Amino acid sequence: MIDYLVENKGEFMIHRNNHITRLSKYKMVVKRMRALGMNRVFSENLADALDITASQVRKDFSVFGITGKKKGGYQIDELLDSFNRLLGKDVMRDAVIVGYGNLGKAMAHYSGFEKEQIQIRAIFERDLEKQNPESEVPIFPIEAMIPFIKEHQIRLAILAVPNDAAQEVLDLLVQAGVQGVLNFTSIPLRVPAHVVVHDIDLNIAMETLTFYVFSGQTSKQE
Amino acid sequence: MIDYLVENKGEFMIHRNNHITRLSKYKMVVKRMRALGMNRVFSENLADALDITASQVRKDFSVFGITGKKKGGYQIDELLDSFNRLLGKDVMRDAVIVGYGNLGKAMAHYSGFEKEQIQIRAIFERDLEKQNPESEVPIFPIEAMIPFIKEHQIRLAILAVPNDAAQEVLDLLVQAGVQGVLNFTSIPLRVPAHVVVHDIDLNIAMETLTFYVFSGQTSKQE
DNA sequence: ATTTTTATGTGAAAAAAATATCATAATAAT
DNA sequence: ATTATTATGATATTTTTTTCACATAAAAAT
Repeated sequence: MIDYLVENKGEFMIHRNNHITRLSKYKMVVKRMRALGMNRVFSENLADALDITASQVRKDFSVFGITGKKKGGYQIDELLDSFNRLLGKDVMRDAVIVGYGNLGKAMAHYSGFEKEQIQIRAIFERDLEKQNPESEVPIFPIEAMIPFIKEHQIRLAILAVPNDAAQEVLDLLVQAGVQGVLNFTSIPLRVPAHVVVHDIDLNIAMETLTFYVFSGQTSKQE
Repeated sequence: MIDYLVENKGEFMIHRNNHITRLSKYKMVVKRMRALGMNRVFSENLADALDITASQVRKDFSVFGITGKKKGGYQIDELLDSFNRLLGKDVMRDAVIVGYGNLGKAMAHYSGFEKEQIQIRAIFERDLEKQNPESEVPIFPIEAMIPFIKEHQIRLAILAVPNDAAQEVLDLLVQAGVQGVLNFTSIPLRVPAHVVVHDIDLNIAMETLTFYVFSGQTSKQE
């Protein structure tokens, strides 16, 4: 699980994102229920779908100020409004990708983003051969990064550069004004308190898997 | 997040996988220290590197039966041995990829795996055009999946198919004997108790980011 | 209209995870 | 050799997260 270093009242505190993650999952399930023509959902439904307890669901909702109707469950339309409000998805969010290797390319073409209102505005890549300012999503040299981010007021970036360039590029991103980074490198990155880094470390993921698969220990499935 | 049932002192206890993730991070940091010519490390070093407390580090080590020397810290060579033993990286691990879209392709070419002793043996893809049994890592039709996995006794799989095929394909993988799955789909998947699924959901990752970046919310939700 | 059923919402309790404390052993200093 | 320092390792404490339990409101049944 990912920790966030978040500033609060001038102090730094580690912050778990469990309930934010669950919020995102609730949203996904509820959207699917709506697609099935349903217009309400019970805490027990979400509990079943996500393998958690109904208490957990209601507690989360309570924390986020989401209310339902005693006996009647939660109205799906209202729920989705709340989710979108809480998760900040009322408007399209612009993002850039740095590094156009395998992962950068996959992210650039990832179909899941647009309907979630994440829009990739530009890609920055050091390798001349990969640059292409004319493509649908333009691929610029790294030097163009800071001006572009400043001009378009980009706040989100996907970091998919080689490990040894990670901190250096991240510093540039932060300098340009980026406040949230999806990090595919496997370096412990340093950022100022107002910047959030979400790590996706494929090696750690595979190692965690092999730990359980090959150590002979069993996973718990609720 | 996935819970794991782990044996400790003869008893089974439920465990979050936080400490396994940290173990993998410790390993990464320690490897870098070794590359710098160091041969020992203190809990305070690891605490600094990972933004956690030294107590946390020592508690983790204690849980995993890793010991150091009072005052002298931990020997890096011994530590790495322990990490490799615990994380099951003594031998090469075979894996397959299902789905050769953008993500599947990125995973197939991800350079980090090989040095971590994860070997991609085959890719399975429904689309005829993408199939290519002659390429370095062969790309077979889905129908070939179960026999291949059985024959090569593959235990790890990377699931990068479209959402609506996820559960169906996963069932085939499990049927064939796969015990650990790196899941890139955004469906809550069902697996038998002996199978471990590690979810990497890019939408959730982006949503979590936007929550912190755009909500301006920096404190606890209470 | 009254009773029964049922799902929410919340404070209390339990469980899990992280952190603090400190005795102890190993090292360094005198 | 003796004393002072320092980092581990075990235990205690605190904090965080999850679950329980039940009063309450809404709906359904009688």
